[in-house]
Amino acid sequence: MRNDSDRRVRRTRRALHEALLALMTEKGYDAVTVQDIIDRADVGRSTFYTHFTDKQDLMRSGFVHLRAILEQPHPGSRAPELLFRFSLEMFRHVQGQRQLGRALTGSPSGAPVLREMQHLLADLVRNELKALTPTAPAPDVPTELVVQFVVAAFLATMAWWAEHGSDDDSPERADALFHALVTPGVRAAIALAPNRHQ
Amino acid sequence: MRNDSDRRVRRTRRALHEALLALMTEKGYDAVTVQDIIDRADVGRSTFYTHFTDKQDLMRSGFVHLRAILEQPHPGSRAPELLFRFSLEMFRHVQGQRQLGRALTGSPSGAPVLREMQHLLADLVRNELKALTPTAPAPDVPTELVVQFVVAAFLATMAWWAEHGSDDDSPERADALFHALVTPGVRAAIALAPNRHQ
Amino acid sequence: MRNDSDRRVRRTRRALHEALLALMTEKGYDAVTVQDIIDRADVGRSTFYTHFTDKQDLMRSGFVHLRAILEQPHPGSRAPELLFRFSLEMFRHVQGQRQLGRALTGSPSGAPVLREMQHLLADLVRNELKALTPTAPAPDVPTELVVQFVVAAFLATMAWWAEHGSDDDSPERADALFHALVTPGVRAAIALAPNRHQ
Amino acid sequence: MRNDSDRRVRRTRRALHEALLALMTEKGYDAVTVQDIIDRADVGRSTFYTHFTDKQDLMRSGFVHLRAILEQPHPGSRAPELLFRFSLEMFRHVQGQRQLGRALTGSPSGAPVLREMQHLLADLVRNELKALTPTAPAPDVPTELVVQFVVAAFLATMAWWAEHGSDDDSPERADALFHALVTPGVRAAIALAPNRHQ
DNA sequence: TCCTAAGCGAGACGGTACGTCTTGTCTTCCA
DNA sequence: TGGAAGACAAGACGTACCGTCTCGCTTAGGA
Repeated sequence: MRNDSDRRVRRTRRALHEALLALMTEKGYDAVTVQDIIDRADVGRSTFYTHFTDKQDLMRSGFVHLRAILEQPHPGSRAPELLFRFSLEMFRHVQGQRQLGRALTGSPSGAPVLREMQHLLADLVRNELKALTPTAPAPDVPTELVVQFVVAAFLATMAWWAEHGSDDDSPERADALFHALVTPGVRAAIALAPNRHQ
Repeated sequence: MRNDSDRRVRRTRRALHEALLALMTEKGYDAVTVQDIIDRADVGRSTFYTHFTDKQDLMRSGFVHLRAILEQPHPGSRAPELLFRFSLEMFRHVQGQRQLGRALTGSPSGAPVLREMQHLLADLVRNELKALTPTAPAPDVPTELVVQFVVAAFLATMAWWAEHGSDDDSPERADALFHALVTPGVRAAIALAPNRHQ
Repeated sequence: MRNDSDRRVRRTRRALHEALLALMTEKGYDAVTVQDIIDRADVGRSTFYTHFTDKQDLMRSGFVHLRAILEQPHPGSRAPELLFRFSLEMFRHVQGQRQLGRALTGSPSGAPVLREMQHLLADLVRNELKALTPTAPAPDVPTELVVQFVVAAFLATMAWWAEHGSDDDSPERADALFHALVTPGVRAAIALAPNRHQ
Repeated sequence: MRNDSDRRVRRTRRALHEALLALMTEKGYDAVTVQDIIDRADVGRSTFYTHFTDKQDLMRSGFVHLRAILEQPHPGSRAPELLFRFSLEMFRHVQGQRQLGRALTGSPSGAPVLREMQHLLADLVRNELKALTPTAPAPDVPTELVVQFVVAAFLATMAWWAEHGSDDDSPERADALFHALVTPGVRAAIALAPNRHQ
């Protein structure tokens, strides 16, 4: 029964996640109703509420995979000359989903989703900065502000890329642009010498 | 009749704006219902819909004043050594409204409002950048991306200020932090020599 | 000034009456809104409410003419051999207004208008019956019931005529049908000998 | 599930019907709002609109029972000496509901309800008359007119009974009055010999 | 093989907010 | 000074979703 349950449950949850993704791409997050989702997933209303308390709950739970991917430490990530390496991975992840990206950033409707991503990324950046300056005295620029600045800059770049970037723009270029904009300010703020390799 | 109508109409619209502001501060934008607004403003339901199509319409129309203030050209704003001077004015404007700021940035509920502000600021920044580099060839970093980067950084700073800043943090300090983070990246992107005065 | 005022007032009231009549013909009584009426009559909203308390009030006041016409005693109306002579006049009055008749009787929407007509006719019939049997003891069939019966039968005939009657059906024929149906019952009820002339 | 659904649904619909009846008795049909009904029936707004499109729809659906009762053929109803036997049953049905009757007939507000009853009864009378004169040539008095006449006379009698009748007036007496008024005219119209038993 | 408990679909239900509509009142302008 | 214009409060309408709930059907593990 356990196995059975697990299998069925997994199937159902997966169907719901996929339905939400597809619908978000079509109409944006806000416009999707629970009824839409369960119709698309061919699932009963009560089943939905058995697994998730909310549309938001369903959406959030879709980020665990992404979080898992991003949170495993990258080799060499501690090297101060390579800040914020999560970004390249993110751009690659997003590349195949331009349409979804546009749906999310093109209207305020996607805000709850972006919010979630913001939290996820803020955790990442915060850890990275703490690792960089473990013993440093409180810098002139509060760390938390730097964190929010980096995340906001990243999301802005991603939104711009989804919206305006041409199809042949590589994730690598988006990543380079993001770093070009963000790194000087961060280095200045946390008083790191500029790295000649970057 | 003109005068009469105008006066009454102005009174009504103003009451609605104030009601929305107060309610947004209390519960956040999304949680405010049209019924809440008209109860608070002591106005009939149909009256609301005579003046505005929507809660969103009401909210948007509240930005015209702010836009008017920010759009009048600042003396010396063309001097390249002083980029993005709108920010100080904004921080001062926001200073008395920390609570509202927190309500807007503290939950995804404020997204539509921030979105509006983003549009407003993007216009400002875009014009400023165009004025700076009128004849320059297309830079390595697309101008629109720079615009979005600056606006995102500003909003992040504002959010951080509303949330974490202590009350004795002056608008001037917030402004200095914003410029410290954002200017180096922008200068690098548009290939301006760093200005020794800043 | 008196005359002037009077003239304007008369003009306004008349315009309102005509507007109501036209609109009733087009959409039926209920579907007509006060806004419709004042738009059609080209009159301000407050003007309407200056003259009439209500749409119903306006409608009712349109019956005074009809009442005046019907209430003047017909020569020979006291002759028992000619009951309910109002009907012929009514059918003639209605003849040119088949369309209006259909609008009124074709849907429940016309009820308030028919109601008004019912009251008017009931007064007429009641008087006639009282004149017929001034000193008679209470008959087996209560007089008020006979009154309502006659009026209902008349309105039913009128509705049928408006709806089904062909255009060449004369008011005289409608009148004859009405009397054929109604007279025998009434005579039986009030114990009058059938009259050989009818 | 069928049973379950059916049971709940039946309960809900029944509660709505009863609420409407009670409220109509109290305030008349028109004055009753949907909100009144659902408050009284302790039912959600959407539930109401799941089952009925309208207040009118709810009202109409309340007639199916009555129609069912009246439409089952009465033994001997084909005997020409006993016309319009539906009436006695109707008067009996109405007897316990004087108050409701008064609410319906006392103001134009009840018109939609009476209209519905009129349609129902017209069907009944039409069938009866057709059965009586299946092969007869078109009579002098159009059948449809006779139908409307009979129904109008019945409703007038019912209204009079509800309004003026004393409580000890039996349904039988009302029925006798109705037949006394209506039968002579109908017999004359369709050229039936008067029946000595009636 | 049957039993039983969980997962599930179906969808009724109470509730809340929406944007629309009409009413009757009120206030001011203008001729 | 009275009619015109029309803003306004009030509140009902029918629609759209929400999150809760009750009910039987299905299905596979353990008896």
